[in-house]
Amino acid sequence: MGRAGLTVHRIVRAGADLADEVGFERVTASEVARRFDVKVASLYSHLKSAHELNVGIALLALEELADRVSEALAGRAGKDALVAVANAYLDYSREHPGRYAATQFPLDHETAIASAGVRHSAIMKAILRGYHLSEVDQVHAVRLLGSVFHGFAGLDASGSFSHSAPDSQESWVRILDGIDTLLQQWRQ
Amino acid sequence: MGRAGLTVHRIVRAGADLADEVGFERVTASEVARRFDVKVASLYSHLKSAHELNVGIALLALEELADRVSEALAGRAGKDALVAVANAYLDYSREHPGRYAATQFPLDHETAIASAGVRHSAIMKAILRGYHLSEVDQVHAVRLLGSVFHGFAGLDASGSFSHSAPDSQESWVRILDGIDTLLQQWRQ
DNA sequence: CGATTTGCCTATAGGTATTAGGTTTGGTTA
DNA sequence: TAACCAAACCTAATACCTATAGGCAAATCG
Repeated sequence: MGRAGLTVHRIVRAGADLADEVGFERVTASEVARRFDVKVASLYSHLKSAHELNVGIALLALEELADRVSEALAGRAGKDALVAVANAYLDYSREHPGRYAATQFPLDHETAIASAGVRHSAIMKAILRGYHLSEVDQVHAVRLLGSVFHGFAGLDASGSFSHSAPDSQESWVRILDGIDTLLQQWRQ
Repeated sequence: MGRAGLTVHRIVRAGADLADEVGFERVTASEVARRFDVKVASLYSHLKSAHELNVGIALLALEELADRVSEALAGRAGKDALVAVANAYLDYSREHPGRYAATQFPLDHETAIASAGVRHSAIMKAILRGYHLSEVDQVHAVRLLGSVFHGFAGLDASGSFSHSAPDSQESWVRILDGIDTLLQQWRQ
């Protein structure tokens, strides 16, 4: 019988697809192997552990998300940039719930700083360029943006918004309006 | 040999303690059984499944958190209430990371509406009483507060803030200041 | 074309979840 | 007090999942 043509990249991509289908926490090396019609042990020639599979999915998702978000940012500034980036985050979390969940997988320090997480910070700072904040206020504002994007996406995904009117999308627009005016007046 | 005196409540509490020690995702019925010096199967006389253990921990955490938060709210209004409640959330997430993680465990609709989640919404609305918002704006504002509290706690817990100055606590104060002024001016 | 590397397999060992059915224990009642 | 019964706990068995060790075969290279 022929070979399946496994590579780390293909395995991780299959894992990411699986995550979007069944949820990140239910991704299992066994199931990924099954999808390649291959025995589990074969995966371990390419991966050191199941943990490494999770890390790989997390890194892939961070990259993809950074790509999307920087494309959304390109050529925009001020509120326009804020809204475009915010929507890029939210859209990704809705289209790829498993991948998005993976972005929160805890990475050890060195892996984290080598990841696309750095690009994400840079993007946040780029948004803030339009609001003329001091250095230290930029840090606070980046943390605010991270909290709001991440927090809203998480509650949206867990369905916390789905059983009360109005539609969550309406709140999202309203919240981004609010954050925009807040950033404009950040230094009192 | 004597009996361990298992009850659903004691099992769930032990699971919650375990979650705080090793992380919610690593809570296992086997380990809980081990801590009672009892065989795993014995737990299944009290629990229908391991899933039910997770749900139990989530409900316990939601209750505890609601207790804390409503105590923090008592006798306060306006920004004072906002800050007290926000700190109650963040403090709980820091003191009980496993329990806090459990609060995000997805519950089916009927379980959710029977849970303390309802109390949490009520508390959020109570905070907003000091800001005189319209009905629909209250919903948006509740979602904003949820996103910020939840998002900040999540990023704080995952260590996203721990490797850049200044201290996350400083950002937290600054963010709550900002949310307060934003709520004051919410209706333009 | 033969040698070697690489890819995938079988076999094995240990952990968790869950169910079925048996035994002990401790309170209750005759 | 003796017998009983229900609850509490156990043994045993099945089915996955992670992980490691060692083997055969296919692709590749000299």
